[in-house]
Amino acid sequence: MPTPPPLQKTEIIQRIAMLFRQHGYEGASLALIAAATGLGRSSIYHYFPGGKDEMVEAVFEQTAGWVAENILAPLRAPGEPATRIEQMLRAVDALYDGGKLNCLLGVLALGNSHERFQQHLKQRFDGWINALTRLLMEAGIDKKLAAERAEDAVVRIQGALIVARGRATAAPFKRALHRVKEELLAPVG
Amino acid sequence: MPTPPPLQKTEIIQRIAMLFRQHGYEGASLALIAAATGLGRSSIYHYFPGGKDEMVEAVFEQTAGWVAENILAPLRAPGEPATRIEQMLRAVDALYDGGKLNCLLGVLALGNSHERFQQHLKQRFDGWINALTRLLMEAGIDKKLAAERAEDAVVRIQGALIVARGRATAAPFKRALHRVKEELLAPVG
DNA sequence: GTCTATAACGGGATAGAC
DNA sequence: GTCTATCCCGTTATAGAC
Repeated sequence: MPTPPPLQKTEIIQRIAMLFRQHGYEGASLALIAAATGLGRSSIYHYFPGGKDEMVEAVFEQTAGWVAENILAPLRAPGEPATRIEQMLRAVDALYDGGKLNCLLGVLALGNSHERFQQHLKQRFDGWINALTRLLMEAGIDKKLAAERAEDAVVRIQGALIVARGRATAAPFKRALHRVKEELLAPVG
Repeated sequence: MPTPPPLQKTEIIQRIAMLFRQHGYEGASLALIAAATGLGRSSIYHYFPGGKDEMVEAVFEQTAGWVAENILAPLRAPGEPATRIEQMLRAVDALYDGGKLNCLLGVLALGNSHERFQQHLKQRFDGWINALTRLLMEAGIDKKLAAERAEDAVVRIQGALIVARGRATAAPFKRALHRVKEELLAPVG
């Protein structure tokens, strides 16, 4: 029986992130984590002495890079606003696998441990909404309306993930992405 | 030390419901449940032999009545569509205490045990969305658009609860209720 | 028959010794 | 990195009290 090659820490964190998203904070048991990473229960504590809290921190740090590059960077880059929004939405679609995967932010926000990660959550939500707001202002929408539309977009995406899961169909998520695209740059009425 | 009067079963279920909403399914530990109800561990299993699963069932049953009366009934009653929507939104505002309380459906949908309650979740989401859809069709909106707007309303409410929790402010929820009212009966474009 | 107390089992998270 | 010990949790079984 050949020994599988040891995983890089980034790969370990990647797999743990999936477990948190699929099973929630308390649902991601050490048994699942051990199975998914090939590490022994105790070895896990060698990588993450702070336990599951530290794992969440690590996941936040690592995903921050992906989000910054694939979601926030297009919003800040030069180019047509509509094009940049479409780039963001493609990244969002990939991030949630077309509505089949949960959002870590949503899972943690509704979880019982949300206070522990409150500042991370606020930072991530605010960062996303603020980047969208700036893009809309750049497109000529006044500050207040831009901030509302930006928040609405994130609200819609988060809500669609829940409703998709509750109704057991990805359709609400797919449709939410279209509605977000339409609404963000809709003519000001 | 005066002994507190024994609780009615409906009151027990009410308090357990709060715990599930605030802490999630696995976060609502027996220790919390015992503290919140004043019952000992064994008494809890006397009332709910099936354990936490049966508690969730009981909560679903009990809240179904409140939801039917306060949220669904206005949608089905005679009267101006706009008025009936406002009645629903007032009930929603009360149900989530202005955005401070989680939705049990959302918590369970994102939890790791969502498969166990999948049929309950689907029933509740579909029931809500269908009642809204029928109201909109009654107001002259065609079936497809009505179904989309109805789903959008629920998506917005669920998403707003998450974003409100993530940003640590109830504002997104309050604003979502206004947007829902505007959008449901907006002129067809 | 209705409720409660006690103990115990299996599993999960974690700390410390090796 | 691993092994072991400890503590908490959900659950069950048994038995006792009103």
